[in-house]
Amino acid sequence: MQQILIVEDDKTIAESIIFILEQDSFSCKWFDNGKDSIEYLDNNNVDLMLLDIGLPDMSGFDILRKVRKTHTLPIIIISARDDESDQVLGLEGLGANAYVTKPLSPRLVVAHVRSQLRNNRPNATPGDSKFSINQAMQRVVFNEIELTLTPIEFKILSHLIKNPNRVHSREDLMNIMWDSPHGSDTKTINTHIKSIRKSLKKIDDKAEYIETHRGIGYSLIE
Amino acid sequence: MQQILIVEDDKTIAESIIFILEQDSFSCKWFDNGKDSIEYLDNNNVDLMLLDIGLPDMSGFDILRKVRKTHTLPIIIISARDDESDQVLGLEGLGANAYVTKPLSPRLVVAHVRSQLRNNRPNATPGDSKFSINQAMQRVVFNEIELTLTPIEFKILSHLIKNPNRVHSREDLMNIMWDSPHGSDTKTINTHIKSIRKSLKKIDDKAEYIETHRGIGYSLIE
DNA sequence: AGTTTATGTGAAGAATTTATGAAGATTATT
DNA sequence: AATAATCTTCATAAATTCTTCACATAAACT
Repeated sequence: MQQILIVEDDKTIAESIIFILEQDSFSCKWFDNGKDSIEYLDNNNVDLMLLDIGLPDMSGFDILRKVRKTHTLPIIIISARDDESDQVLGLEGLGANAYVTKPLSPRLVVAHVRSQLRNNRPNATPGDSKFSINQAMQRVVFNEIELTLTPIEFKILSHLIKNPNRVHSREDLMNIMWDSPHGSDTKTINTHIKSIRKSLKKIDDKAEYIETHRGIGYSLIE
Repeated sequence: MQQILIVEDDKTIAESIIFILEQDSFSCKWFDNGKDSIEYLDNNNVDLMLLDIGLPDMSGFDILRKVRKTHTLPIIIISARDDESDQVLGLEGLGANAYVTKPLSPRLVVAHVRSQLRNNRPNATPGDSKFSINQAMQRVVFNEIELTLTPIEFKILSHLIKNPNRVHSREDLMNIMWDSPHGSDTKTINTHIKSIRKSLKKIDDKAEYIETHRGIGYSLIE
């Protein structure tokens, strides 16, 4: 699931955006100040940032400047001012990807988010992947061969295939497995991963597709 | 030089955009109708399309639909209407990348063009630093090469990269490593730094990127 | 120069995390 | 209710990572 970071000091606005985004099955994290946002961004997987320019603690432009030093994720600016020079500065000078003005239309925000996330992944050709997903049949095809997986194994592996080359924490994978919170130990993931690896190994003995990231989680390598 | 295709039936508007874009050393090609534009697009290298929605021969949305079947280039919609549902349709439904409304600010158009062309490079390394952080994979990229680091090494190095040219005390670095207070000797930092240096040296033998500040701590030089 | 202090270096072993196989618990199927 | 399939837990093995230590080296001070 894709992570959106929202930096917005107006709680009402933030909540309405989050409401719509979550309906569209994005996962949201909200902060009302720049400092916490940057700290979160530095330590978590975030796919896109929605950034309000008018914050109490630091200017949105300063945040933008700081974030762009180390991150390449798409950033959409939210601003109360539709001042042209602000837009030019944000887009051209500081590396924002889009600019929406208040009053916000939540649908439009979602449209921008989708647009950015779509364009950010040019690897959307499932043809060259060794994996493909048969959602209807709940099957994963690996090197032309159909894998026999249990329901949970299918959920985990198909999620890894849809989001390759990035680490998924055990907590995240637990949330994939169970819609509602489930009180089982995250170590169960180890066993499921082992089982998936075993299935993959039957078909391709050499390669190691699921990588372990010690202390963090697992990732699937394309 | 990057090629911009402009699809706009109003000659005055087209010319003003072209004027500004050419000043910014983009190369422009202009058509006032959809048919010719698509034909040109199919037979030439175009880096970005500026598309007016209100054309005489066919709707800009139809062009968009048609182009998106075979092309992935960034498309910026120009529209006289700032109707929200048009924007949502264009961005989300039909795969446009940005939406600007008339009356046009040429500077803003250029800002959008630059923004799109910048972000279209998926491997854009932020800034001009030799380092960048692949948060999704918990890896540091140094001179285009991914470093294999242990969790603590990653935490330390990515913190140094985010705050370069500044001395970090061993105490500070300890706090980076461990969320909760941890009773180990600050000398362990020495060993971690050594290990990080070793990893960097494998890639760039000559230079010394992490500097020691006797009695104080370490810093990363950009 | 000689002494003191701080850091570099390599290696050992402590601590932590993950892999593995099997047993127990849970859920679905017949 | 019995059976089968699946999921979770557990114990132990294996692997990796972290810390410490001993000594070498380098810088700062008298």
